[in-house]
Parts: sequence; structure tokens; C-alpha cells
Amino acid sequence: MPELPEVETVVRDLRPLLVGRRVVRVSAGHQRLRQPWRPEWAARLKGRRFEAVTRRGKWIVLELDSGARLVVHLGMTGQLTVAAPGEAVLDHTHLVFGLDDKHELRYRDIRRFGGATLFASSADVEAFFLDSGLGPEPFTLDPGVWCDALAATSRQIKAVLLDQTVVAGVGNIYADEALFDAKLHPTRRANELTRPEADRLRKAVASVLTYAIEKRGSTIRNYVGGSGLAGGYQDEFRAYGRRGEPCRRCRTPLEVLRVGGRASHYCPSCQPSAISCQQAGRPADS
DNA sequence: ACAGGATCCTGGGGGC
DNA sequence: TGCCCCCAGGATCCTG
Repeated sequence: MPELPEVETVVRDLRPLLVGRRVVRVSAGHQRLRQPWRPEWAARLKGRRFEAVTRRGKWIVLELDSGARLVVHLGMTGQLTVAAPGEAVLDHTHLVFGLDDKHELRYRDIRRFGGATLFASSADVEAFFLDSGLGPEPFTLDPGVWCDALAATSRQIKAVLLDQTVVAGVGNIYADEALFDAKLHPTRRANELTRPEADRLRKAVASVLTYAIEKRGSTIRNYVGGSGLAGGYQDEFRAYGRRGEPCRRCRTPLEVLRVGGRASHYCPSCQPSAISCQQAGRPADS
């Protein structure tokens, strides 16, 4: 579910509520998460104080004063929120961390595709990210590195955007939004993009994500920020979820096709396919 | 190397 | 109202 803008919003919401707070109690449910919780982590958290809340790609990193790091991934339906004292515990709440101000940090996840893992140190977290091949953040993505990555593969550009080892944090919504912004068809081959197209896409990814963060991300079904507030970017979609609706640039009805198993929304007029691209770039009667 | 499908899960919506 | 099928902000694993 949540992509970079949603995760960033959670992090920004949680920061003032968590930093300086001490963990006084930990309880975990019995249902297995994608990242399984280990009971012995509770003792390592109790009495520790949160010192910082950061993000890397779609990962949330909660830094403890012991040097330990609680790393959370929201999967498709994860919610990491701080609840006020007495607030009802919703179904599918799997982890509860009691805080010294009587509030609770809660992890809720309907589909259980996410979870939380405790690492002993920031070095261990870095090693984990390195091992998993997590790519660079989109805002600091080096243009040359990006172009080299595209040149190295003939995969469809939409699939490359979703690949967390190429660039971290982009998911299905913002991949479609960025491709629309850059006027690129989702099935274009990465290594067939021109340098200007590649640059356009890199900038489109950054600008779409930046704007979405300003709007606190998108709430379609389950997403809420760290204080329980929904996002607002779902009202700004120009491609995602707009099948059949008029393109905001040219009024052509948007279409949807599946790329790498994911629905991909695009404007057939503004985002010409590889074939019509070739035709367009060729002299009229050759 | 890459596409495509299945898998992990639950819930909501549409069609009948 | 109920049932069945399909779909969903992710990621990984396997096959062809």
C-alpha cells in the first residue's frame, strides 16, 4: 500500500510524538507477520527511549537510545500510529508499545504483508539494506547512475520504476503518475529511452513524490498517517485509478493495461507506445 | 535476463 | 441477503 510519500508522512507525524518518549511496555499478537516479531525483542525495547524517526525507501527506522533500531515496513495495509490513552484497539493490531506518556505506538496490518524487526545497531540496518540491494533515494538520484541503470536493462520502464534496487520508494501509484508526468508509455523499454526522456522521468519521479508528500500521501483504502489522519493526494491523481476518465492534458480517455502483473494507467495519446514512437520518429513514407 | 504467475493475507465491491 | 470472483499503495520466489 504505502509508498514513499505515505511512509514519509508517517515518519513526520510520529517524530514529535515519539522522540524523547520511553517504552514502558510491549505486547505482541500471535498472528504471523511477513517480518515475524520475536518475543525476546520486547525486553530489549523496554526502558529504552526513542531518539529519532527516519525513513529509507519504504522503510521506517525508529532509533533507540541503546543504539538499537526498530525497522518497520507497512506492506500493503500497515498502519503505524500513536494512539491516545484509552483509544480503542482496532482489529488487526499486532504490536503495541506502551509509552511513558500513557500513549501507545501501535502497529496494525490487515493483510500482514509488513511487520517490524529489531536490529542491534544502525550498522546492522545498513547491512540489511545493502544486502537487500536497496537503491538510492529518488531525490538524490544521480543522473548518470539513473541513466546507466536504464541502459543496463531491456525491461519495461514501469517495472524498472517498481524495482526497489534501482530507486527506492516508488510504488504502483507514483510510478503511473510519474510516467504520465514524463509522457512515457509504461511498456517502453528502459534501454530505449533517450537521454532527455530518462532525465524527464527522473525529475518527474522526484516532483510527483515531493508534491504527494506535501499532500500527506494518498488514502485509497487503509492508509493513515502516524497521527491517524488520511492523505489528500488521491484527489490529485492524473493517471492512477482514472481508467476511462479524460486525460487532464488532452481529454483522451485514459486506458489501463497490466505491466508486470500491476495495473498501469496511462493516456494513449500523451504517452505513445514504443511502436507509435518509432512511427513518429520515422519519415512519413519510409 | 526477463516475463509471468503464484504466494503470502483480508476485505470491499460488483455481478448475479 | 448471499455467494462468487476479482481487485488492491508490496515483495519474493519459482518456472519457462
